[in-house]
Amino acid sequence: MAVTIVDVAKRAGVSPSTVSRVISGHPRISPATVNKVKEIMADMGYHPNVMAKSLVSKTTSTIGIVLPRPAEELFQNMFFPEVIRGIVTHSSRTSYDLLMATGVTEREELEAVIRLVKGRRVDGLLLLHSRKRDPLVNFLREEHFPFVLVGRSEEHADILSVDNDNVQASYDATRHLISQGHRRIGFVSGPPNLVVSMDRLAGYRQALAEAGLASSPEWIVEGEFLQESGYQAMSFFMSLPERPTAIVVIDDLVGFGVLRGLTELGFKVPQDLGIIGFNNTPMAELATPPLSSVDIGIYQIGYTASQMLIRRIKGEKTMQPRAVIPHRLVVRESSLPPV
Amino acid sequence: MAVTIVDVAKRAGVSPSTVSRVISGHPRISPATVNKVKEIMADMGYHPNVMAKSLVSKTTSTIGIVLPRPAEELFQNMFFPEVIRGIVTHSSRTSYDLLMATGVTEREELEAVIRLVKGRRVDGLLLLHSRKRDPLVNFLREEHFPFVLVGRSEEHADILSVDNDNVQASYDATRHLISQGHRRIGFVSGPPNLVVSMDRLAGYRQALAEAGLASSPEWIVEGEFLQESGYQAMSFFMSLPERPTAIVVIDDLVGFGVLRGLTELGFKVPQDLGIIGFNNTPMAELATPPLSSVDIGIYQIGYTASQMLIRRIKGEKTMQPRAVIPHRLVVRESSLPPV
DNA sequence: CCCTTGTGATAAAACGATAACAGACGAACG
DNA sequence: CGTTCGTCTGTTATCGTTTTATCACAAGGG
Repeated sequence: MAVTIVDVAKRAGVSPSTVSRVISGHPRISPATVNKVKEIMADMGYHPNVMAKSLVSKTTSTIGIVLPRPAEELFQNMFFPEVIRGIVTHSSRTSYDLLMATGVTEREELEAVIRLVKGRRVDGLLLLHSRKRDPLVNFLREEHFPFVLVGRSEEHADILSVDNDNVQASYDATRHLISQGHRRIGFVSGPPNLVVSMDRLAGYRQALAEAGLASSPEWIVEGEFLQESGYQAMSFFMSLPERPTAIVVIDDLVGFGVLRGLTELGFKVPQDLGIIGFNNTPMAELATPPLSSVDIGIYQIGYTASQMLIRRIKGEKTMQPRAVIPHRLVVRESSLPPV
Repeated sequence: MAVTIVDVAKRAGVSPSTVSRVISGHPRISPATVNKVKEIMADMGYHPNVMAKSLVSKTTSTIGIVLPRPAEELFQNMFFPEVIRGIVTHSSRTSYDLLMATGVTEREELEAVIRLVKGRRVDGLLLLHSRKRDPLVNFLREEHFPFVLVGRSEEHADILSVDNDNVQASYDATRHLISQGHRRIGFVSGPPNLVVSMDRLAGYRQALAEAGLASSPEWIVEGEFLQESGYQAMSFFMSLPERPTAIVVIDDLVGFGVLRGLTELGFKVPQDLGIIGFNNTPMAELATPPLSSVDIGIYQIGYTASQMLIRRIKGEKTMQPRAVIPHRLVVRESSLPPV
């Protein structure tokens, strides 16, 4: 049906290998033949079969991204669209396609990855989240398969990864609240098995310790990266006999849940509770009151991750394994002084 | 390097075709052989090479999505993440992978699609936007390549597409404003070459005409699907000698731009200007004041589009070419009566 | 004039699977 | 007991490329 390299060769009166050489710009081939073949290719509307090409070249010009498990919840949070935006911008500039893989259960997720890797479906993989002791990471390491981690690996220092300095970022956010006069500061964390939760919690603790402030275990709550979790955390905090006057929230989306809850209950922000979130979502600016947030350069993270991966695929050796994207405090009304 | 079907065959003492048959669950093969082969496959960690398989089967178990051109701006709007969420949920359930293609210029976009189609890289394509007289659509039609359009085609009625009834949706939104007592109603549209802009504008006009209300050309403004466009539209409206008392805005994101601008200028919503948007973004609820919006079921659109495409790929013939996802008015504070 | 060198092109062997065709073998049937 | 049939499995061709080895031929050197 479709026109193949053989058809072109026949019509041009040359062998298929000659056509192949024309395509790949082989040096030793006469200008006359090059022109003739190119003309005929254009005329016949020839396009190489990608599968056949990959089969022999063992290369796909495709990178895969592994979405954290429940892709369904996932996109509620602007983090993923934004990081993908960075990835797709870079990868399309370098003519790589992007294949998205996901599985509902953890088992399915691993299987999908194995399919991609062992089936030679992609040249490299981007992992969009870092968990503690991630089986995916170990698998890819053992296979010596090119991959880049968004976030960081606790276990292995040599893994390619791009991340913020989340400890420092959270430290900065907490310091900011302290500088606004707060003394009782809470923390709404994410799933404890994520490295980012751990890091941001550490930064929060470090800032408090350094300022000689107490940190009651009651003031630290774990949840998901969803509005609902923020709502619940807020309910809990506000029911405490001695409640925090400000909180650091691991993610803007969670912060919006807090905000919504507080409004429903008639509390005022920042008077009754100061808040600062992470990610500086576009929404943060529009919320009531506008939400302070740590901008972590998500787009940049995605762009850099793609860059590192493609460099790695092309065999570049001299590369820092860890890229750190700078963060930036964006102070808005939600964290102004309580008085 | 990697273990192939031949290796498995050798070790099992059978021919490669037998192994292939075991994999594909061929009926006439003895249980004894099946077990032995399966065991050895597991033992050797065999996974079929996807490229080789596609090459001979002419099938990839992959669907492509074509992002509208500047993917960079694109993800600012929650529409795309949300529609992709629907797509990925369905496609991963049916074991199809998702390949994202995009190009910076219109030319590149078309080239990318040709590469995917002619290179037999994907089994089908999802077009995420409908433009008037889209060259992509014509190309795919001529190639008889399976594809589904998100939106609708002006020209061809037989094209598979999933859409809202945007005329009706916009009509409903406008009627709603009229029912709140508004008599001077404006419209902020999107790029005029998009079918969705056209349809929503038509619905707006229809509602006004039916209510015997005037619609000054000054009250209709075109822009992009970006906050910035809303901001500009707002500036223009508020500078008019006779300005609208309410507006229908083609997209929530644009609506937020309007909202932000009004706040900056000290105007009150809905007292000074009533607003209703489209898409019912999560943000709409959090804005100040909460933004009324037409919920068009974006997730459902994506899910259905994937469903239709995969059915089409599998050769299903009895299918309605046009799926229409119902919409729903979500009234919030931004469109309450002006008095 | 023979031998080396260099250039432009071809033939043939992969790559890793699937599928059409064919064969072996035991059972069933006349 | 020979023929036919059904069940299981092996042979072989094929998918559309790239790549390695090879070859023909002309030019240059001794």
